[in-house]
Amino acid sequence: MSDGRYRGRRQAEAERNDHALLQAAREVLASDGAHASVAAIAARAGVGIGSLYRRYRTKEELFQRLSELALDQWNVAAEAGLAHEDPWAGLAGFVTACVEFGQGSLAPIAGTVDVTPEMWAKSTRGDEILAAIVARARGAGVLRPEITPTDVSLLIEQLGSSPMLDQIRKQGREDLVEAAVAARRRLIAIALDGLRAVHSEPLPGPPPGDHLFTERWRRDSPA
Amino acid sequence: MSDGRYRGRRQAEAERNDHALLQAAREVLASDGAHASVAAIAARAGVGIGSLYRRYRTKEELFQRLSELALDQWNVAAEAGLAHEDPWAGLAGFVTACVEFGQGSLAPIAGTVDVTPEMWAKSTRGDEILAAIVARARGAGVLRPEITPTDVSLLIEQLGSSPMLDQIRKQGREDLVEAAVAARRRLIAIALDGLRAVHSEPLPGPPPGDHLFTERWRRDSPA
DNA sequence: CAGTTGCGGAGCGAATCGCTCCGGTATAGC
DNA sequence: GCTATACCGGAGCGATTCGCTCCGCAACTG
Repeated sequence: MSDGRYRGRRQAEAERNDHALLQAAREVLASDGAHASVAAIAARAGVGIGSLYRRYRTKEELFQRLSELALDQWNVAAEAGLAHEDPWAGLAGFVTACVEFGQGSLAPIAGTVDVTPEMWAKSTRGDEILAAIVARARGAGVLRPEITPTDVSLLIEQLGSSPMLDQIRKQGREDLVEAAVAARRRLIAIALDGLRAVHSEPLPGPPPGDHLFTERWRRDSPA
Repeated sequence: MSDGRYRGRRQAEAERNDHALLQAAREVLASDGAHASVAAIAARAGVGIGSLYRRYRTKEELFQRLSELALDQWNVAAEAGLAHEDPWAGLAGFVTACVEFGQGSLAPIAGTVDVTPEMWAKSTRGDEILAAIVARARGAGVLRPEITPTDVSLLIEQLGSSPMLDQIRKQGREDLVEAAVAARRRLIAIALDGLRAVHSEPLPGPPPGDHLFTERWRRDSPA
């Protein structure tokens, strides 16, 4: 986290604040949607607005940084999933990780942040790894054959945004958060079981086209 | 839909507008969240702001009416599910119906509308029917035994809010809506398969307590 | 044509927005 | 302990958006 930006007398505090800001932004975005205000983010992080604007020149810059970090997390989880010796555990672990570290909280700002070539490359790389994970699980016969990588992406997105969790946080019921996370873990497990190759009835309709997922997150190639 | 409120010379137009307003409110709430503005709702419905305020005295009154209608839809779907001769098809049909008619779009305003005693009664009735549906499916051996009615409620809520669909609508890509609905249907089918009694591994953790669902939708009994 | 009823939207005061700017505070070196 | 400095918090700016009111107009009936 120490990227050398802070070299002053209160470096530790600055970096702690930066970290708090990013996490607060995720939470506020999840509960307030795209209209999340910088004041709300700063307040949730427990820092002043001034500190936010010292680190990020605009609100959009903060959101862009958030997107970039999310892409990194996605890719790290994907690499780990592919590296796992058990094909099914690798896929399940990847899905669970993506859902739980709040990937879905960025849905409200998808399509509003400028996509840098670097982000584009990371995104493409992530897609490739996911495709490999899915292909491996299918090849091992543990994944229902009609499941596509896009199905998995959409499933992660769907599970990632948790209206339950958002609402609990908005009401300030921190005492319920743990139970809500546990409850969602059950839903994740249910959905993952639905992906397994033990079912007889085919899924309805043809697989969704890639554009469903792609076109919304990346408006245009920055090429 | 003719409830006698309009007896004037342009009754038909008024009732058509009312219907359009309710549907528009659902869509705008889904994409803008709790901050959805009356102007946006009126614009989406294709009517003037004045018409909205002639029908509903305040924004909250509109949202309350929306909640009441949602409860009715929920209960109708539940009755139908319980009446179905096949226990599994009844449960699956209920879940699918609730997800697809946009139950989830109300998540952003949950906990902000005043709960009338009438709504409270309807809500309780709906819970009872759902419990009966779940009990019947479990008794028939077609539902994994550890699934509770609260699991089903949370699953409906989770699937009902579709970040994918919301984003597509926000971007005005009406051409993608149909594909998105079809893609979500696949996710519903996957989740439903995960509920079936054909699995070996138990779900993680204990079942979620009822309060997880109940306490957020109904702040306090209006007793 | 006269009478009635619902329609659309300009515009009100209040609230909130993103963002700037600066006085204050904590810390490292002496 | 003192000074210099790097970072902090939040009052407040102009602009925007909010929920809502009000009224001139259009559409329909008899």
